[in-house]
Amino acid sequence: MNAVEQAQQSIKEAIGEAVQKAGLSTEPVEVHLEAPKNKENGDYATNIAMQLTRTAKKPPRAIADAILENVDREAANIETIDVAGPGFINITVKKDYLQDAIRAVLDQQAEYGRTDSGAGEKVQVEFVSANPTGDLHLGHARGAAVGDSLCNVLDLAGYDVSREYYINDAGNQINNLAKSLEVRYFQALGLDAEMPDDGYHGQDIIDIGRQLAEEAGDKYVHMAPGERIEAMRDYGLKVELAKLQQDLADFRVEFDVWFSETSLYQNGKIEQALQKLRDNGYIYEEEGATWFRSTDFGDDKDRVLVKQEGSYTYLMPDIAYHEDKLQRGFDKLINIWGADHHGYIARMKAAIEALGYGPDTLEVLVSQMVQLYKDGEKMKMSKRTGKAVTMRELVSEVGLDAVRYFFAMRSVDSHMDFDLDLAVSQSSDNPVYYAQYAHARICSILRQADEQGAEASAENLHLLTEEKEIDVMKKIGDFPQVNAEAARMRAPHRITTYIHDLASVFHSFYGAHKVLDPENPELTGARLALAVSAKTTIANALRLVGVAAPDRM
RNA sequence: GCGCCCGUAGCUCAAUUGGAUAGAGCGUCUGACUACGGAUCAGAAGGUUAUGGGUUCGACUCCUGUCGGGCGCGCCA
Repeated sequence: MNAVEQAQQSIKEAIGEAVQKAGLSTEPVEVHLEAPKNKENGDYATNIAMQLTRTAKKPPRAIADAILENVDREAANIETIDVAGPGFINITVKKDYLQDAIRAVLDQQAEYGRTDSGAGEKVQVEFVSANPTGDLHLGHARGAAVGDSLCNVLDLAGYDVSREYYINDAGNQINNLAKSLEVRYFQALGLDAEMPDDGYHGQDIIDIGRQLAEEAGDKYVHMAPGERIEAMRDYGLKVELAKLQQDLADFRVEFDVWFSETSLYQNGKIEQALQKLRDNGYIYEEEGATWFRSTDFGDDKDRVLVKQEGSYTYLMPDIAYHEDKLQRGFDKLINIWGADHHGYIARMKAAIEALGYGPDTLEVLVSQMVQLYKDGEKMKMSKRTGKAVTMRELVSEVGLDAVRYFFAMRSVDSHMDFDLDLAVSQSSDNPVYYAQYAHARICSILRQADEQGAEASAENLHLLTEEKEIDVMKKIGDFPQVNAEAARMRAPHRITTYIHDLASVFHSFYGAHKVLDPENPELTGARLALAVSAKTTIANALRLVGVAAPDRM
């Protein structure tokens, strides 16, 4: 438990005991503390008096007064406590405990912020999982940024996280890739060939076709069509996959597992999953097809798993995939899907239940649409026509840090407009630089401190009593809980809000007080300790959202 | 037609999941000591939270009607 949590815990206990002593409740009460938005309302507030109106049968303000009379201020380190508004109890605490928060940062360094609130729960997060049939585009970039940030947040909050990418390397879209590549390959050799209607028209396939022609010459032209399409498939998949992995690595996203859909066909997992559903009684045959009775779990309609002609629908291997995940021992599965797949959630959750797992085992976060504007016009994101802006292009135009931060700032379920011109032209005004600048600024102070022979020291932290100093200390002390809450809510965007707040209180402190003062080495040492703690915390928070913390800008 | 998501400052987005005077960035306006980095700081203006009703001590948040926008509704993936 960190310094801030301890301070809060002792307040909760003191108030809880006061409730008992005042005879307001016979049973132990859960005291909920919140940080008021308005500073004038103290460090903490609780609405316990309003909540007890029913059981205590007294007006909230009378209850609050009774609590105040019985609370042990000493034990809870309380400076002032009073009643406000309809019955809020506002509390100001003595600030000594904040020194422990600073010591914690100096001590834990890159690990500062870690909590065990996740209690080691095994969580698997599957995200991006784009078909290996073309370049990653804008929507994938958002999914990648949010997914990776969420994983970092979960990890720091004490969850046992695994990042996974599901490779759709079986099925129609791969056949289309093979056919499209075959055409491009022929064309690269100067031969006549026409793209199928449902082919992939993107530039990337043209490039791969040319590449193959250069590598292999006309080797495949004289091959039997069946064999040739197999070769196209293997080659296309290999190249597309390598490209995906490179793009994501360049985006600072690393997956623990790349899971092949084809493997499910090869090792009998699909048959096993189907059999399990059958055994559990959710399978029936009709019109020559095999159906899953997903309506038993709230889906709109039942779903076909095996088509009349004998092949599987997309859902079937996906069910087998999720069964495989759960067999691997994960307590919780989190999928991040694009908004265009939201209609798929009900049937997938139904499948999880039909397989015998709890309804909350699978959480699906829907990453809403990103609308791209350029030259004041909407741009359509169509993979088929190959007109979509790719993730790679976006990064090269806007910059990696800005793109990661920009996507991390928005909550997943908000539809967002991405104005490309604005992002590029105003890149120096991007909020990401505000935080990076704070970090670089602190680094600069430390370089100068070094020249002057001044050192950060935790010896005299009690000298930090200015309001702006307290603000910075409080904000730094909040980090572990902010992260734990972001993890619990699956809301990594809260980290960027926090980053901004922390940078803001530091900039404000910097503007009001001088860190380096040769006349006063004790205070300088303490302020340097504060600056170092702020720097470490900013760096840790930026790392969560995949953004660099530069020493110079 | 049905389902899901959304509607908050001029623009892009937040709001501790039902709490006090709804907050940030951009943009606009006014200031900042030849001092540790002005990519900063101090301050101002800007709101009937799309809209009507309901639930209660209290609603941006929950229920419901309406309007507007996005996405989905295959034995495609």
